[in-house]
Order: sequence, then C-alpha cells, then structure tokens
Amino acid sequence: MSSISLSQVQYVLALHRTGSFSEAANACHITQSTLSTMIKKLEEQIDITLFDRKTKPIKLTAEGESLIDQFKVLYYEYDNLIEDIQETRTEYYGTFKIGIIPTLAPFLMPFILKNMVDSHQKVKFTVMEITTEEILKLLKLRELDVGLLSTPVIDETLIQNPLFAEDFLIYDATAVSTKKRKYTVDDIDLSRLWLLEESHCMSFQIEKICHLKKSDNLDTNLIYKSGSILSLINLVEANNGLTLIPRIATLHKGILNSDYLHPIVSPSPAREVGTVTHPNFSKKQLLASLEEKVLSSVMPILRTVTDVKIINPM
Amino acid sequence: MSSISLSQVQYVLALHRTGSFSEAANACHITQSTLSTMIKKLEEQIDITLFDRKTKPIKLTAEGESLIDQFKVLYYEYDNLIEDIQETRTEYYGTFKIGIIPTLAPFLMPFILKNMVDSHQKVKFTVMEITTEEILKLLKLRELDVGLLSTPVIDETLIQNPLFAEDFLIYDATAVSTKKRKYTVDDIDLSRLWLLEESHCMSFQIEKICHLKKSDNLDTNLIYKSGSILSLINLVEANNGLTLIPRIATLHKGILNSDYLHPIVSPSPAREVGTVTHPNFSKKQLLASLEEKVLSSVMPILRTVTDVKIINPM
DNA sequence: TACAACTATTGATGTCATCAATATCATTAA
DNA sequence: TTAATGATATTGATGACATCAATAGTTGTA
Repeated sequence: MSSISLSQVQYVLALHRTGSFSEAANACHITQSTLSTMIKKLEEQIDITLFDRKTKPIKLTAEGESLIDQFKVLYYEYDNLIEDIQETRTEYYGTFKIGIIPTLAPFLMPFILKNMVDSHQKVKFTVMEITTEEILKLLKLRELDVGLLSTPVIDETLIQNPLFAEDFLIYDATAVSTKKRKYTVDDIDLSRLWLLEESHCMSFQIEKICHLKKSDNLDTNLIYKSGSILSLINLVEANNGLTLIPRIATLHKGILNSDYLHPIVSPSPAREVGTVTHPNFSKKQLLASLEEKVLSSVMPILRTVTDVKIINPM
Repeated sequence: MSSISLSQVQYVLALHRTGSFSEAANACHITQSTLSTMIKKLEEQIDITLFDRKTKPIKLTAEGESLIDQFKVLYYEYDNLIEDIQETRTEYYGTFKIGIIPTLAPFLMPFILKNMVDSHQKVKFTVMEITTEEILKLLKLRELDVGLLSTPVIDETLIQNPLFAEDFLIYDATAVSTKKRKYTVDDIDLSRLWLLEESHCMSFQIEKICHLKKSDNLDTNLIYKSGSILSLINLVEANNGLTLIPRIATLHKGILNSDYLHPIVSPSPAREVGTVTHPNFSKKQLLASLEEKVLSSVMPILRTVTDVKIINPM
C-alpha cells in the first residue's frame, strides 16, 4: 500500500461534506474527474470502499464511517502545521514593536536588545520610549506589539503579565551613606524632593509613597519637573536635592553616586513591572523571549524584600 | 506555498532524529540526494530554514525547534490513520472466530449468526462448539477471537465481559405442571437426575445446585452421561427422568414439553453468560456487534428474578 | 596536504496528479 | 417509451513531482 497524500485526505473530507463529486471538486478547485480518479485510487490503495455511490446524496459506507474521524484529525493537524509555519515566519522574519516607559528604557534596553537581535536575527525591532498612556493607546491600535511598563494597568481589553517587582531607593545628595542607618518613608525631606513630569506614572507613584496630593502646596523644588531619570539625578546632585530611584537604575553603574542611595524599609515601596499585549497578539515566542531576557537582566539586582508594598501606577 | 507532502514530513523527522542526511536517507529507504533535495525544497516552500547544516550532528534551527513538535503530531496522526485502516480492513474483511459452549450454541447461534453475517458481509465467520476449557486454550493461542460461555472463568490473562444471567428450570417428565406449585432445589429427585458429561461446566453447575459431590454414589441413572442438551431432554422424556435446563433453551420452541418445565424459587439458581477475549484482541467493533446481538436475542426470555444465586462454572 | 565522510547540485527518468473529452449511469419529464 | 438532463466513471495526453546516479563542493581528521 503506497502513501496516502494529504490531497487525497482533503478530497475525501470534501466529498463527505458535500455528498457530491462535482461539488467537492469545485470546493477543492479541481475537476470532477480528478476527484473521482483520486478517491477511487485511494479506495483501491487501502482496499476499502469509503463511499456508497448508490445513495443520493453520496454517503459513507460503514467502513468509511469508522475512518472519517481520523481523516478529519489528520487534516486538522495539517492545518495546525500550516498555521504554525505562518506564525513562525512572522515571528522570525517580521517586525516586533516594543513600547517602553522612559523610567525603564535606559536600564533595560541596552542589555536585552542585543540579546533579542542575536536570537532573532531576521526580526526587525522597533523600540519606542513613550509613556504608559501612549503605549496603551498604540497597543489597542495594533501599532505596538508589546508594552513594557509598570503594572497593573487599568484596562480589561489588554493582556498583562507581571514580571518582577522592584523597590524604590532614596537618592539624597546630602545624606552620605554610613550603611548603618535604616531609612523609612518618613525620612524623605519633602522640601528637597524632585519629581518627573506628571505624565510619567513613576511621578504618580512617588506622590503616593510620600502621601502627596496634586493640590498640595509644596516648596519651590517641585515646580521644576524633569522628563528623564538622568536629569532627575543630575538635578538632585546639583541642588542637594532628593528623589526616589527605582532599583533597576542601579543596573547602570556610573550614573549614580552609591553614597546617596538608601534602601527604604518598613515597608519598602515598590513598583511592579510587566508586559502588556493585545488579545489578538500572535507572536508568542517573541514575547516569551523578551520576557525571559528582561528577567535575566534584572535578576542580579532583585532583592528578596519581605515587607514590600506595591505602589500601583494609576 | 504548495502542499507539504507526508513524505517530506517523514524526511524532516528522520533527519531530526538521526542528525545526518545519509542516515536519515537510509532510514527512509531513499538516496541521500533525494533527502537533501526534498528537505531543501520544503524549506524553500515554507521560506523557513529548518536545519543548521553547520553543526555536527545536524541540529534544528530555532525556527525548526518551534515547528518540530507539530511535524511529529501530524505524522503521529498519519500513523494512527494507517492503523485505523488496517483495523477496519481486518474488521470488515477478515475472519472472526467464535468459540461457543454446546449448552448455548443451539439456542443462540441460529438467531445471531445471520444477523452478524448480514451486517458484516465481508467477514468470514467461523463458529466452533467446544467446551469452556478448550475455548480458553484456543483464545490464549490466538486461534479464537472470542469465547461465548458461562462466566466467570478463573483466568486473569483473559478479558471477560458478562452479558446476562439466566436461571435454571427443572425439566421433569413426571411432574405435569399445574402452574400452581412452586419448586425449590429440594424438589429435585436425585434418583432420576440426568447430567451432561463431566467436561461440560453446566454439569458441574448442576452438581453444585444439587449439592452433589463427584464421589457421591448415585443411582444408575447417573452412569450414562450425554454431550448435548437435546440428548438430555430426550433421555429425560424417554425414561421419566429429570434434569435442569437453562432458560435460554426456551428460545427454541418445540424441543421442550412446556408441561415438564418448572421454575425454581428461593433461590433461583442461575448461570452467567458472557464473552471472553484475549487482551490483544483488536476487532472491537465486531465484538461489540456480537455482544449486542446476543443480548437482543435473549431479551424476550430474560426474567427479572429477585432471589437469584449465580452458580459459577468452575 | 591528502583523504574520508558528508551534503549539495544537476540532469535523466520514472511516477503521479491533473485535465479535457467522452462514456456510462440514473433520474425525470414529455 | 424515449429524450433530456445531471451526475459519476473512464481514458489518454500532459504537466508536475519524486527519485536516482553521477558528480561537485565542503568539512574534519590524520
């Protein structure tokens, strides 16, 4: 018995479905005589008559009945393979658009982007540093594949996957670390506090940590707001100021004076970082790869902190 | 993208398994150049390079890794289809060997054999009337497909399926039925009792009903033993004798004088009838068909008897 | 550097799938 | 009862595909 072809499987299923040789042939975009010949050939190959031609519409024989489900299963799995192939091509040769918030980008992307490019050499990566609000908007428009941001976001239409929690550290230009003293939230001198501009959710998170409200009348330090963590750090250092720094910033040696860094305890305020995708997002393997690389990158600086309080970004 | 053939699927899996073009070709009984050409063709069709030829042994690319499982699934289902086809051919065109005990055969086979032949017109049926002991032996030798006998049998290596229980009736040539009197086991006049020869388990069952032992010294009636129920019935009638008849014998109108038939109560001794098959028996549909037809045949004479005592055949 | 083992390429050939044309069959209407 | 219609089966020609033999090219080892 020689090989059954997938075309023959397709023809059998079409005839079973339509109950007519001519209709099945049309459905398969071949001529009726081809269909007739190929089904007869299959029946001879396997030495089983699958269809009773005497009935109108054409029906399966008892033997055919006992085999048709497995014909269906086989073709179903062939369909799955074709889909997998399409998806693999898209994943390996298409584009992958990443949106990332500015308070993560400078510390994550230098490490993970090269890795991602190396392991997906035929994928074209596009990275956009934009705010959470803009990321969510572009995800919904399908103009981004994935957002890398502080979770959770309040949006039921998108799929979120939290990856890790990182605590905030006090960065204080006047408090030289002796490494003996433990800091709490109450040690934050609000008169010297610097924040990112309001569109950054980390700014909102810091306000929550410090029990601030938007209408609070603060000192003049808070009037000047910055758009990047690097500017924030420079401002703090130049003005004997103070801010809160996410621990991920410590990945980047050299931009922080480690003498000014102080962990907070009881509790340690923290933010959660994760990915957000559209429900119809299909490049699962690229997403998994990105998530794995993000986790690998932050692993060295993640601490097992027991008394953590996650501060939501919205 | 034109159709992927199952041969190509087979070649991919062989190369993945062996890590060598020449070994894979050997495994598939084709030349190395055919394998090389066909795998390259597939890779061009789907526009994905599946194998990294630089490694020794040859390994899948990352893309290949993400697809290989679905190639495996597809070929597995193709294998299943081939097996189903083989099994269907065997079931519909092969042989079905039935062993049945003589105390069942004359009452069951006339009804069910025609039915079985009608619904499996291409199957060659072989029916052997032999004792339980011989049926079990031939089942184990795979020279029988199924045994139809009194269950349970003491044999863990075979598969049993009990179908129904039938009670024994007294058949007494001297006790004309008035349909008023109820008989119990104690009404059995042992001096007139006739039995089948010892190799028939029904004989054993009757001895148990009557609390007989092999070494019991009975009257001269028991010295002459018969091999068929019909002979038994004739002996009883010709000699004013007595025996026990399974209810299934009442299916056959005309051989029994219904005046001599008496149900037994408190309790009604009964035997269980079922099928026995070898664990590797594969013609499941034929077996199910047989079992269904047996049950349909005995349904008219089966009684809902409440106080039943099953007498085991061994 | 030579050689062995392996994969890739190419042209010839056999096999298979398909089509167009036609034969055959079954059903329906006049 | 015959003719028409719709459907399936058959057949020969043709294009597509799978395969092989021969050879080119590559890689690793002694």
